[in-house]
Amino acid sequence: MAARDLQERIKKLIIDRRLASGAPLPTEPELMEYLGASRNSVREALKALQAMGIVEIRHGFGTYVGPMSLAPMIEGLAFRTVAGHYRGEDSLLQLLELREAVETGLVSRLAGRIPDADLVELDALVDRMDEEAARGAGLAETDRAFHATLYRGLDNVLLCEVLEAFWDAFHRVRTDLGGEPQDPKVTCRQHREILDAVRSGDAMRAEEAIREHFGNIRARLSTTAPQSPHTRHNERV
Amino acid sequence: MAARDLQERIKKLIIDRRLASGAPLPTEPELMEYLGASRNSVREALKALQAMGIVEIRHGFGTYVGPMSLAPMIEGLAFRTVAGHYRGEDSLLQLLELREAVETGLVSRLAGRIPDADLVELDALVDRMDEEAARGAGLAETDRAFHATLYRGLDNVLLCEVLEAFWDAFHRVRTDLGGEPQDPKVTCRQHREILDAVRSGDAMRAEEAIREHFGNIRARLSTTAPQSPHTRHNERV
DNA sequence: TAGCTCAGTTGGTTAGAGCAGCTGACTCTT
DNA sequence: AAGAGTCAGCTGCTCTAACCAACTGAGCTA
Repeated sequence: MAARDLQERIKKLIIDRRLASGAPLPTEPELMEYLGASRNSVREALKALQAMGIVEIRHGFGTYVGPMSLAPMIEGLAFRTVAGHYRGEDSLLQLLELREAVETGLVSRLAGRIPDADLVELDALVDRMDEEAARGAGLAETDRAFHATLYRGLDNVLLCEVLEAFWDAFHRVRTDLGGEPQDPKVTCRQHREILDAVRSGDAMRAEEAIREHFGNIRARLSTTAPQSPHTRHNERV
Repeated sequence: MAARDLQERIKKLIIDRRLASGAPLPTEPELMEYLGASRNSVREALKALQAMGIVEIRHGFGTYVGPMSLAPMIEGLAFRTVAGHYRGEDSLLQLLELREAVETGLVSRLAGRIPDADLVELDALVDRMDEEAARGAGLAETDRAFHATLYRGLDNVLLCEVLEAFWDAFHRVRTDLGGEPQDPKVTCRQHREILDAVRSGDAMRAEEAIREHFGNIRARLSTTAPQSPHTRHNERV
């Protein structure tokens, strides 16, 4: 009864004092007195809040208001997906489809509306992909940056963060599960097509480009991930 | 150092043993021995996992694998939005725009593809809205059900859950902040328009209907929520 | 002055005791 | 014999008290 309450009261404290991200919170002894609870209970509440990204704890330094990022959501999504995968569900495919559904919807609204500055940046990113593909390096980070920059034009920080969270969760799970990386050259060409499409302002073409891009990832996926429950997946691990 | 580790090890335990939602976890004493940590540390780890929805703790009963729902994400999003609002940001508006952006994108893909059974259900829901509006009752739950049923046709459980999570977060924050409810009759008419549009298979019309619906909510919002940072909001609280 | 050391602060971990909610078997009543 | 009440035992919850570990900053030393 008390534990849930403590979390709420600490959250209320943050709200009431209008504390911004990075602002210091009372120390554990201070919270003990303020909340009228033992150190142990206070710590459990803080741990829970930390897990939600509301609070940030630094050993020997203090407790602070967290960055309020969507990192915990990534964590949760990733775990849920991994757990589902190992139980034979096609959870990773669902996660990919989630991204595909949302991004195809957004990219069509975005076509032709991207600021010139972002277009320049996207060009540079695809060039970098080319270069990375040529020397056989991984292009995960650049891929991430491409998608992030692409949707920046939507002018909604929250939306961008959510999309990045989906990307992160997907990427983390895929690497955790040791999925095969896709062909860098194909990926590269598809990103250039997406960029060209949104630059031309052709919404349908942009949507199609995104769909093809995801189709490619999906194809790579189905070689490792089971499409139906309880499919064996020992063929090549 | 140990704490972060404990969480990971408990997660690993769930993965390795292929535990499904609702499956029982070892008791605290058992975990103490298995993890080689004190009761306190084990509990802190469990609390954190509980906050992420990975674990579910029932007093006097036991610890279980959680439902892996997106409830923690709702919690986090809601808090982030409330905190931002009180600090003068237009966080609630951003959350609404997130929903609008995603739903407009999805509804156009959905137009004309909704199973007949779902259409019947949607009809019934709008009828219920009518009835609720007539007798002056709140139609929040019905609104939620409408949106949930609408996107069910996308055939992606994860996606539906995410949309519901956004709805929940938005609704929770709006009621927490005491925002004015919108005009039931207008809301009702707009939902019927959305339904008619997707039934007719006209993607553009469906998109427009959704946009108008959200435009309505947005208008109600701007009477209470500040549109720009550090706007006073004492005029009518 | 530059660098080191050490005391004080903060969070991290452990230990042991007692409290509180739930279950199931036992007993008493009907 | 069947049902309701009781109690012992599990479970997680909270508290106290002590010590460990990371970081800061003042003071000492070279």
